[in-house]
Amino acid sequence: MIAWDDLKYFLAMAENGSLSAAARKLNVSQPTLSRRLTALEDDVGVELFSRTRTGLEMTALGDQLLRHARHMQDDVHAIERLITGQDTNLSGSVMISCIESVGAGWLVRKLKPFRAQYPGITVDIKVDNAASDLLRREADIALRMFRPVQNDLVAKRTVTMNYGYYATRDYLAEHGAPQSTKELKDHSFILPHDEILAHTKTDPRRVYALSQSAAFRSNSMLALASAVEEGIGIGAYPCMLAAENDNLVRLFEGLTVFSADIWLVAHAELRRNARIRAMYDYLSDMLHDHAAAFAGNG
Amino acid sequence: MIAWDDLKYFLAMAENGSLSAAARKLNVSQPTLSRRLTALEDDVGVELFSRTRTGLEMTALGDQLLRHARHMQDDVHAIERLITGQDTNLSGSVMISCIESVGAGWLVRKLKPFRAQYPGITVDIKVDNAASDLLRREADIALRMFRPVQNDLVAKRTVTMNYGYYATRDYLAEHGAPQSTKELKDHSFILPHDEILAHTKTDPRRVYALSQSAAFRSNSMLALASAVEEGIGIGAYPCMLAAENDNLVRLFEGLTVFSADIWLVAHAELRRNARIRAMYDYLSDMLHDHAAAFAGNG
DNA sequence: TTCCTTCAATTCAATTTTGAATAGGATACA
DNA sequence: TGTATCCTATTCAAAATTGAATTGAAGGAA
Repeated sequence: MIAWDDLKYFLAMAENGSLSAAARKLNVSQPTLSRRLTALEDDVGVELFSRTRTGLEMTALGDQLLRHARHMQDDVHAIERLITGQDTNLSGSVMISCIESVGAGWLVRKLKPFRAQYPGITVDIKVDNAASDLLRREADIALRMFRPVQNDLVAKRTVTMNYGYYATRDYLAEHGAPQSTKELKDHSFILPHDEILAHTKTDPRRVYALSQSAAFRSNSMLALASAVEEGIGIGAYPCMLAAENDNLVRLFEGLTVFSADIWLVAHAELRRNARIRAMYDYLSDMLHDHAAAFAGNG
Repeated sequence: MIAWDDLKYFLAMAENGSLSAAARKLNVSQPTLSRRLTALEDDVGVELFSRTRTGLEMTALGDQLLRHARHMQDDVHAIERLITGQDTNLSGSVMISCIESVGAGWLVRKLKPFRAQYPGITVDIKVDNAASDLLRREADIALRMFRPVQNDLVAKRTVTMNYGYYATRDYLAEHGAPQSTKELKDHSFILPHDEILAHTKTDPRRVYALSQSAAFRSNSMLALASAVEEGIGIGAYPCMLAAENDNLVRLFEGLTVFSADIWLVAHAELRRNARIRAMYDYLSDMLHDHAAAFAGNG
């Protein structure tokens, strides 16, 4: 009879490529995994991985097992969501997955009232450009620039985040302020990566045109902010971030370069979880209150 | 982090109604299950069963978990089938699930050549009127009186099993032989249970009419055979069994009371398993060779 | 009632499983 | 070529898990 735990371990080995890596992930020792793998292989009577000096290499049968092991893990995740959904306790933690522009700083500052209201709740902000999988419980709540497609998620469109053209006062003093967008080609242009632009409501041809004129790019809003602040050039930058930086001046009388809707997303099953519910409602209200800042006309 | 083994245990508890019963099924001790349940409940933070003096009673959350645990078990069964399918070894065991009329005696005798050809294979005959679930690997091969509806199964219609009217020579000498079926009402009539008749190709109205006139019934073909042999009356009985009993005389010149097709069923995935394949092929050939006996005109 | 069986929980000794340390080999890089 | 880093397998003592035996309590049958 197969030990289900061994299948859990097997899955981790398959997904991490080596006993050592899987052991680190699972918080068990590498010898344990080595032995559990041997035990599982004894049970099924076939080798599942060939051990190499660089890690593990899956066999054909292992590959077939993997499909079922993943399937089992989905059920375990569903169970975990079920349990979290039951939790009506206002202490514990809530993990928020969000893009760096929001998560790295801005959101932290805006969460101060929440912290005061719910001192028992640990807030865990996971800044990720690759969206965490809420179904796998990689996060409880997500702020996304796109509508999630998965079922079992509740999603609400909140604010519209506009990007404007910004430069520092020093830069404009030195290089002169462009009077129209036509003059932009005479300046260094600072732009987020295409992967970020792709989630904005921008004509792809416009994205291409903008990309062509970029002098500095990053997927990190912090890096872009630094670039603008260091006077490297004129940047396309989220208005709500620029609003909190006195050094930045908006150009062209509030012209919007591009914009993206911010979606607030959570598990349907987690609605009944008090912590997550509290955070969800707080974020919803808070974002609504800052709609003007996001739009860039605050 | 949830231990997957605990979910396996949880499932067994749910399906067996008590720690003790589940422990017997799983070949572990009852204290172990008691502790594993406590550990799982600690993990999820909620009570899954209320312990009563008569066993376990599921809580609402336990009921929801159960769905996922069953789902996981399906995957484990799929894995087990995968592994068994890989097995090209001509030693080991094959379990055949079949109705009592075939399994209790007749099939055993017909398997002698198979035993001689494959001495390494243990044959395991599981006589069950409630059909074993092949997908759950309760058996490897099944002989059924109906076409299986599940996917992932291969099914082949083999022989047609006819039932005739039979009585012992002694009975006929004492009570006289009826000359037509109209005279049957003057005799005690021996009949299988409706659950067996329901799988035959008989007009339901005819089943009802037959049932009305029954004097002795059983779901056990052995019991029916005894009833006929003891001279209790005239019985509706499978021809291929009667053919091997010299005491029984067929009435009405081979009139068929009712008939049923015999289906040979196995897992699609088990086709590549040498043992199961060998047994499947043997049964198919053997049944074909005995078609006349099943039809009652051998 | 009394007896019998069944249940879950507890105790404690025996077993099993675990991880830290280590060995030994392969690879990448300087 | 040497060094550092990665891997898996092995050893052995410590820790965790297990089962046999037992307790106590409840239901069913006589």
